[in-house]
Amino acid sequence: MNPDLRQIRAFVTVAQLGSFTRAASLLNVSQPALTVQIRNLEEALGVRLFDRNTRTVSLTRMGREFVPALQRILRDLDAIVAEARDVAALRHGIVRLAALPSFASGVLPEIIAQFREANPKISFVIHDVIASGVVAQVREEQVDLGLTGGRIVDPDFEVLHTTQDHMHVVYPVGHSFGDMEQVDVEALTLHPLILMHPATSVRSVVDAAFLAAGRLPIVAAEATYMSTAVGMVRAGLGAAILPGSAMEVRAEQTLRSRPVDDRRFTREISIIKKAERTLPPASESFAHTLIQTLQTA
Amino acid sequence: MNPDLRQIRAFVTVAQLGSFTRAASLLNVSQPALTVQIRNLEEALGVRLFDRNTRTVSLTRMGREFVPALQRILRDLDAIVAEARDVAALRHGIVRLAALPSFASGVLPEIIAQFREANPKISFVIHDVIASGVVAQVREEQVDLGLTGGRIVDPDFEVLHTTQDHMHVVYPVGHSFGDMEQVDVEALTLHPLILMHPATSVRSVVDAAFLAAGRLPIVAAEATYMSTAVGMVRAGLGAAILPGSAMEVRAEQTLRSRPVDDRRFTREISIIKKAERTLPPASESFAHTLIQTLQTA
DNA sequence: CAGGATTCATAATCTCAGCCTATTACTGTG
DNA sequence: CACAGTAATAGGCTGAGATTATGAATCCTG
Repeated sequence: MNPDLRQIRAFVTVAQLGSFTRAASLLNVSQPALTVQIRNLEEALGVRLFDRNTRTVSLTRMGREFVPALQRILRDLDAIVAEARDVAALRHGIVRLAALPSFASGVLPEIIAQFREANPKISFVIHDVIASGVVAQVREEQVDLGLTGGRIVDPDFEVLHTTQDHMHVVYPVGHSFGDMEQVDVEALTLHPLILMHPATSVRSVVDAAFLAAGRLPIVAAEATYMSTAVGMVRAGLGAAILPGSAMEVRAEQTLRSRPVDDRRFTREISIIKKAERTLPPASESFAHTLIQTLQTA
Repeated sequence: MNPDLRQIRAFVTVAQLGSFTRAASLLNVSQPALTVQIRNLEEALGVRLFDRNTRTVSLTRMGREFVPALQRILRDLDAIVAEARDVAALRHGIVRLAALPSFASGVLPEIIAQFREANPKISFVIHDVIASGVVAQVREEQVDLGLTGGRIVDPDFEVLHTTQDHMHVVYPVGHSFGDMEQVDVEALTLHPLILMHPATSVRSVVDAAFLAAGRLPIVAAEATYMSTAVGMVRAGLGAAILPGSAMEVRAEQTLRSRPVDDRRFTREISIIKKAERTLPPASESFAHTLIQTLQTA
C-alpha cells in the first residue's frame, strides 16, 4: 500500500520529538494510533524508520535520510493549501479584466482604488481594448471579466449587469451650448462636432442616434482617442460627443460638458463573463462591488 | 479538513484527462467516488477547481494554477517512496564500515567485489583506522559495521560474528624458516624479527604470545604499516610477523610465508554493530555475506 | 427535432480502516 | 529492586469512503 499524508506527518513529528507519546498529544491522536501509523509507513516503504524499545526512540540511518525530503513535501503542500485558502478569503489574488478605454481611464480607477482599500493584497490586470477585443479576450479566457458597450446575446457569455451610458457634449467655455435650454439633436446638428472614429462603439451610438432623428451632423474631425478629441475641443475645432463614463467629460478649466438631451444618445454597457465558468473569488467579489457602484451612481 | 493524497491524485488525474469517468477507471475507483473526492478537495481548499456540467469538465483558473505545484508534490513523493523501496530491495544503498587496515587491504576488497557482483548498485564507504578508531566510529554511528581485532564486551555493541586470525611469518626465499618442520616460539626467538608498532592490535597479540611463552624476541625493526614491514623483509632485515588476513602475507616473488606453529599467535576478529540499531538493508545483507565468507574460508 | 447515448451528480447501503480505551511488557533510574 | 514512564498489543466500535443504482443534463445523430 502507498504512504498516506497522516503517516508522513506522524513520522516527521515523532522524528522531531523523539517520542511517540508526545508526538501523539501534539497530533491529537492516541499513542497506539501513532504506533500503528508508523508501522504501516514502515511496511509501505519496506524499511525500518525508528529503532525503538519501551524507553527510547531514535531514527535509523534510513529514517534520518528521509526526514528532510518528507518535511519539504509537507511544507510545500501546506504552502499550497494556505495559498488556496488565501485566494478563497480574498487575501490574495489577481483580477483580470478587459474594458473599453473609456471605462479603463474613466470610472474604473476609482472603483478599483475603493476595492483595494478593502482588499489590499488583491492586484489587477487591466486590458484596455476596443469592444471586439473585450469580447474576444473574455471568450479566450485571457480575462475573467469584460466591461464593454452594446448588448451581448451570444450564449457563450453571461451578462452580469447592464447599465446605461449617456452621451455628453464637451465644449469650450463661452460656446453657445452653455446657454441653451436643452442640447438636443437639432442643436447638435447646427454646430461642428468632433466625433470618435467610426470603429468605436461610441461612434456607432452617435451615428445611430442621428440616423434615427433623420439628421446629419457636421463632422469637424474624428479622433481615435478621447483625449485627442478633448484636445481638439480645446483648440476650438468644435464640440465633442463623448460618453458620460469617460474621465474626459469631467470639467477642465476651459471646458464644460452637459448631457445630450435625447434618450437615443445612450449606449448600453455590459459586464460580462464567460458562461459556465466560475470566477476566481477575487474577480467574483470585484464584479459585485463593480455592479453595486454602478447601480448607486 | 485537510487535503488527502488520494484527493490530490484524483484532482491531477481528472485535470489531465478532462473526464471523471476516464480518471476513475485509471485510478481503479468508481466515478461517484471521484466526484466526492474532488468535492471534498474543493471544500478543503475553499476554492472551486473544475467547472463541470453533465457533459464536460474543465479547470477553473484557480484549478489550472494549482495543477503544476500539486503534480510536483506527487512526483517528489513517489520518487521518495521508490527510493525507499530500492533501498529495501538492495537496488540502492551505501554500506559504511570501519575496518582495521589489515582487513581493509586484505580480505575485504575481494568480498566487496563479490558482493557488488550480486548487487551492483550498492556502494561502499570504508574507513580504515586502528582498532580504537573502529570502535569509536561504530559507537558514534559514523559507520554501520566495524571489523576489528580483540574481544568486545561493551554492551553498547553487538558482536555479529567472531573468527580467528592466525599470525604468519613472512621471510625471504632461502631463509631458514622455509626449511623447518615447524616455526614455533623457540624458532622465532632465534631470528631477528620485524614487528608491528606497539599501538597496533597485531603487536599486542605477538607481545602477549611471547610473554606467555616466557621468551623475548629479537626486534630488528618496527613498522606502522604492513607494507613497510614487508619492505624490510625484502631488504633482508629479518622476518615479519603479520596476520593471515592481510594481503601482505600472500606470496611475492622473493618472499614466502607460513603460519606460526603456536595457537597463542592468534587474535580474535569481531564484526560489530551498535546494539539496538537496525542496519540499513544493504549493510545488513553485506554483514551476512561477510560472515559467511569468513566462515567458509 | 426527438430520442438514444454519454457523462456527472445524488441517494442509499455497506464494509473495513483506523481510532480509542484498557492492558501488557519492558527498561532505565533512583 | 521497585517504581515510573514508554511503546506494543488486544478488542470493540465508529464513521469515512467505496459501491451500486438511479437521476438529470447535454450532445449527437438520423
